Amino acid sequence: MGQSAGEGRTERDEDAVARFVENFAAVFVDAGIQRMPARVFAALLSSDAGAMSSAELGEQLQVSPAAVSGAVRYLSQQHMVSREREPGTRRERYRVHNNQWYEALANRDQIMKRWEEALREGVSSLGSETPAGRRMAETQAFFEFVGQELPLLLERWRERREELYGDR
Amino acid sequence: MGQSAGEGRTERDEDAVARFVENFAAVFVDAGIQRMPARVFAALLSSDAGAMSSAELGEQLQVSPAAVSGAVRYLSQQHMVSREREPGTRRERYRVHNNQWYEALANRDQIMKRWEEALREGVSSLGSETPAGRRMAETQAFFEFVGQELPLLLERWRERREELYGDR
DNA sequence: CCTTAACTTCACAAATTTGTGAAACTACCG
DNA sequence: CGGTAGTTTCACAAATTTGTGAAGTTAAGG
Repeated sequence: MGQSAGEGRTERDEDAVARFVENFAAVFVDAGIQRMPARVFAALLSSDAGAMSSAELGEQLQVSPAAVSGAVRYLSQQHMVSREREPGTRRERYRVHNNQWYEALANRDQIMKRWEEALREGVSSLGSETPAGRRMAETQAFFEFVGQELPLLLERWRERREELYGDR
Repeated sequence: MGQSAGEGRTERDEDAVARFVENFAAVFVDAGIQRMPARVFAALLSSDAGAMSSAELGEQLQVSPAAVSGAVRYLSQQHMVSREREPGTRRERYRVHNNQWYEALANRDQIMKRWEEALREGVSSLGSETPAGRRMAETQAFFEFVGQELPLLLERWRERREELYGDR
């Protein structure tokens, strides 16, 4: 399947990329992320520069500046993109950090904390001597365990990554 | 804070438990799970038996049998609860498996596969020699890595759990 | 300072999701 | 076999979520 009809002004198969963006966004959506942030993120991830301006995003995804604004706000709260000013202009660029976005994805410190807190409250509501309380305490222990292990796992990944790709 | 007003026919502080159920469900909802499955799951988790009938769930959560049915279908597809027939009756019970639901949560084989597939397609759409393609290939490698490591991590948890709680 | 490019906020219309009641199944029990 | 307890399916109304246009805000450049 070659380049789609058109002016052929780029080397990228823009149609294929656009299809990928929607596809990848759908996976995010199934993972519980809203559609627009998912699309914006997928677009950034598949851009060669790893960064795009608000206008470029709106253009490529065919959405309003308002939608881009909202999506970007969400993504930067999640530490999945960072925003940077193009020096000497009012234009902002949104960037996906090459080797850190998926760590953010896996890390999710906040989320972990909320689970642990909810479980702790559960144990105390149920009473730690009841069957339900014991089950919940065990679940809590599991979350603590994962919370300890995840950073180690990420550390191992960094080493592996170093081997595979060098420092770049 | 003691038992709420009422007949005091149980030892559980039902109000506190109810509050916990809604709270815990909210954490699930934020993690991208629909409200009703989340509530049903939280109710099961906080029941002493670790299992409830459809009627009990409907009663406790104040929802229709239809809602319970839908929630339970979803949860069992996700392997988070299993259904069992009470022998000699048409009544079904839904059970949360003490030490396996969170493994199901962490496992997520299906999900992993979808991410990997989407990323693979991304690399081929973008071309593995482009900057975007390389970034995506690296992400793919990360997911593969996690896919390998997660089962090992769970294995370690099982050992740890054994130490802490015995085989039960 | 004033103009204006760029981003953000807000109220609202459209689209989607959710839970319900009622009807349709299913399979025990007599 | 028929009655019925229990579950599932389905069409729909209500609630929620989503993206938009337009107005509001911010700060660069004259």
